[in-house]
Amino acid sequence: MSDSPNLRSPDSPDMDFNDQSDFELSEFLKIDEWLGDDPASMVHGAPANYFYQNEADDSIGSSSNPEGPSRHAEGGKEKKEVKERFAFKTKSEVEILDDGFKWRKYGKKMVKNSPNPRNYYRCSVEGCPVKKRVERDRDDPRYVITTYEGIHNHQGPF
DNA sequence: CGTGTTTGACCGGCGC
DNA sequence: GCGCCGGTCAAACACG
Repeated sequence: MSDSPNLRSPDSPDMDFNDQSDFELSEFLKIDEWLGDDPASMVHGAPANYFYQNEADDSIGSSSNPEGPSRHAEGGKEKKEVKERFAFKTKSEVEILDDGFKWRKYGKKMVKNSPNPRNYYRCSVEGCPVKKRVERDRDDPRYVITTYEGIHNHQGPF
């Protein structure tokens, strides 16, 4: 599988993968190990040590109001949102991997780095800020990169 | 009838 | 200031 020490493409035209996806590629490889024949069970018993916790700055000293032109007033209440990013690399032909939760596709976009489109999914459960991003690997189209963002507001799909 | 899916347009941020 | 990229929402449609 791995032919070169460089996981990236051997020849980067102008942009590699230096976009916001600054995940540890090594993580992908590890994940690729523990799955393999049972992607469903892995999500059911996903090890917590694989979760990336990014704590956002809760400093509310900014006088600038990021509020748009005409958006409902929040009442001056700042809500800090923790953005956990969890990336998976799965070898699958279908990008719709059922992880036990219900997802609703809310957008599809084509990125310049990939000849394949990127799919945006969101948790069907209201109040669940969890978002899922599914994209095919540009080096190996037979691989699918699933990125989870946020944490579930409810106990689970059950 | 409800839900989910689809596509396009729009917006915000960043870079130059 | 404008252009580019990525991300999100909205309306309409299709399907169960």
